[in-house]
This record gives sequence, structure tokens and C-alpha cells, in this order.
Amino acid sequence: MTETTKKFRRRAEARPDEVLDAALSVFVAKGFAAAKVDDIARQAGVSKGTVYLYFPSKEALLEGIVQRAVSPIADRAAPDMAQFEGDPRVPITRLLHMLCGVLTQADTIAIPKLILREVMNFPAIAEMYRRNVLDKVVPVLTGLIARGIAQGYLRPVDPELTIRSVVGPIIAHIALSEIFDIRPIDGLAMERLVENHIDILFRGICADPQEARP
Amino acid sequence: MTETTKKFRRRAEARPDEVLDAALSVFVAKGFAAAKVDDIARQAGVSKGTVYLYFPSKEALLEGIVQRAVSPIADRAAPDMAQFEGDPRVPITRLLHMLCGVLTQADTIAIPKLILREVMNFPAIAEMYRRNVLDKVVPVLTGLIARGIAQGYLRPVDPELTIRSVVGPIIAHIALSEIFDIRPIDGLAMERLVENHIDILFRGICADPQEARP
DNA sequence: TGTAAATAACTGACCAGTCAGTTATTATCT
DNA sequence: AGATAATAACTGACTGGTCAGTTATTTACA
Repeated sequence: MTETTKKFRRRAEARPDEVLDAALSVFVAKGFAAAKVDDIARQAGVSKGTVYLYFPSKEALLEGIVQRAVSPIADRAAPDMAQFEGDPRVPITRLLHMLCGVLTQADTIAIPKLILREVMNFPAIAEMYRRNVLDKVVPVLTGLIARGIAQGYLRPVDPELTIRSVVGPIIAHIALSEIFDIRPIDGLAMERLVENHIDILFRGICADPQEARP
Repeated sequence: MTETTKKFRRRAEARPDEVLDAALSVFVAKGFAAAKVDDIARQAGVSKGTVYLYFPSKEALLEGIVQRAVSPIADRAAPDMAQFEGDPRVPITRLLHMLCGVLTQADTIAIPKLILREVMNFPAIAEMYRRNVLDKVVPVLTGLIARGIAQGYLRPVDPELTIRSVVGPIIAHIALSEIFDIRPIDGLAMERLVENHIDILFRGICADPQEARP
């Protein structure tokens, strides 16, 4: 009997992650409220009792999923933007294309969608996401804009409010597509959206008009 | 006994609306899943059976709320933008300030928030909103941008994608504030946000740079 | 053989939806 | 006008199914 197929795994190192994987797929498919712990257990190849061996409640499963998914996000994007010096268009462009990639793949978009779907019913999720992602990313972005202004790259816009203008259009595009099924005739067109958005944004915030499109 | 205090009302004209009012307040307070039909009935000053006299199911209550709230939205904004000729900045500015007003008042923001909260669990709600609001508003906005380009007011941006750049920042601002409790130190600052956004947007999309700020 | 891991059968709270019965209002008749 | 019949509006106890969480039992490994 191989390591992976044996039914009982003493010490159970891999079990929690497997259960979270199963929970994620069931939550995504049916939503938290309609998801049954029995389904999650079956999907994980385990009985319901085993699920409760590792997680104290159904809600803890949801929190576990978000917890596990959320940490890498900020750690990926934040560091290289934090101490960036120079034209802010470079890291902003990079950020938008990164977002573009993440939100285009079916598997990576699942977690943001799940969070969006349940966040209003579970304040704990909202706070976790805020603490682990937004509180890290928002100040970094704000600082980036502020530095861009100080160094003469950008016009004197309000840095804190301008980050809404940076990411807002992406959010709107995804929301229209994912929630309401509204997208351009030729598909999601994420790349085209980012291009169009960057074109408008940079012309809108750059100090030197003729440099707006490098 | 006055008309309003009598218990039985022939033809029962006002009851459905009262039940929907009650349902709205309970759904907003606890979310659809956690809301009990008994609570809604009590809030409406009526028994549970009466609720089912007027609505076939709990879900029908949610649909009724959205149905009732949704029709006026598009009818308000769309008509005057549909056949507007001239500088598109005028109706866009008007639209953004209108949104600003709607989303700032506690009572009017309740319904969009409820829709956002439940839309992913109830495809029927998503479709209703799309049919009654988005399918009307989106083409009107797209047409407005397209006409602005044709008449030389705007640069040749992609009209369909540019509307994401028009409303996206507002959505991002509201989402940060309402979901994650992230807002500028001095409060929501909705007016300031719109100002900052318009400043960037118009400079970004206008054909004539020095006319960007009229 | 001892024990940790896993199971499957169980429990009890919960609540959407029903329906037989009650009460208020209106219609009809004298 | 008063009395009675008819009906519309409303009630709340009840049911049936669901499902999160628990526990008594079994299994596999050292």
C-alpha cells in the first residue's frame, strides 16, 4: 500500500489541507449556506467526524480557506512596490498586469469570488482580509503615488483617493463579467481593458502630457 | 377606527408593500439566510401565514424587494443621457454626482448593499438587475462616450471599456468603505473622491488637454 | 496490546411552508 | 335600520425535512 493511498494516516499531516481544498471547491460550487459538511467530507475522501477532528466548525473551514489563501497575496505584490523609486508608472503597470493575470485564471479567481460572496455575512472574514491584504497593500500604493508626486512624475492628485482610480476600473470589469455576465463581444478582453485603462489613467495623472504614453 | 389602524383591509392593497418593507429591514439586518420569515411577519405586524398569502416563498420576498427598487433606477438616469448631444462631460459629471448622492444616504445605499450581498447566491436576482438596470444604462453610457468621440470632444478611447473607468473608482471607494471599513481620515469624503476622480478621468479622456478642466 | 485515527450512526435544534380554523368586513334581505 | 349570510383577511400550531455537531464503535498501526 503506497503512502498516498493508505487510508489511515497517523499524525495526519496532510489532512487539514485536503479538507480545506474540498471545502473550497464545495463552497465555490454551492455557496457557504448551501454547502453541507457531509459533502465536504465526501469530497475530501473522509467522514464528517474527521472534518471535525481538524476544524471546530463549518465557519472555521471558511476562515481556514481565506487564511491560507490570503497571506501570499500581499507578500507577493507589496515588497517590490514599497521602496520603489522612480516613475510610478512602472510598478503600476506591473501591478495591473499581475492583477489581470490572477483574475483571468479560473482557479485563482475562485478565492476572491468566494470572499466577495461571503464577506458580508462573516465580519471575521472581512477583517482578516483587511488586516492581511488591504492594510498592507493600500499604504504601499498610496506611498507610491505620493512619492511620484513629490518627485515630479505625477500631478498633485490626492494619493489616497487616486488608488481608487487605479484599481477601480479593474474591479468594475470583473464585477460586470463575473456577476452579471456582461462582457465585450470578443470575450473578457482583460488585456484590452488594462490597456485602455492605463492609457486614460496615465494621461490623467501624469505631470508631463507628452510623456503620458511612453 | 381609522383607515390605517383597522386590522383587516378589504382588497388588502397596502399589505404587500408593508411586508416588503419589513423583509427589507430584516434582510439588511441579518442577511437572507439568517432572516426568519417569522421575524419579517412580526416586523410587518402580521402573522407568518399572511406573508405567505402575498408571497409564495421567502425567496420571492427578496425578488420582490429588488423588483420594486430596481425599476426606478434606470428610468431616472437613462433618459436624459440617451439623446444628449454635446460635451459628454456634462452628463457624466451629473451621473457621478447623482451616484454620489445615492450612495451617501444610509437608506438608499441599503438596497444596493443587499443586492451585492445576495446576488451571487440568487442568479435570478442577478438577471433581474442586469435586465432592468445594466442592460439599459450600459448602452446609454457607451453611446454617450462614442458620440463624444465622434464629435471630437473625446480622444478615441474604447467606449465600451471606458465606462469601467468612469464608474469603477466609485465602486472601489464604496466597496472599501462599506465592506472593509477603509476610508479617509475625514470620513467617506465622497465629494472629494468624485472631484479627484473627475479631474483624472477628464484629463485622461479629453481630446483637448487644456480644456480638460473647464 | 494499547492507542490514535477514523467512522457511521445518532441527536436535537431549527425553520420554511401548510392548513384548519377564526375574525373582521361587506353584501343581501327584510 | 337591523339581522343574517357570505367572503375576504388573517392566524398560529403543526409538520417534515434538513443538517451542524456529537459519540460510541471500529480500524490500523507501533
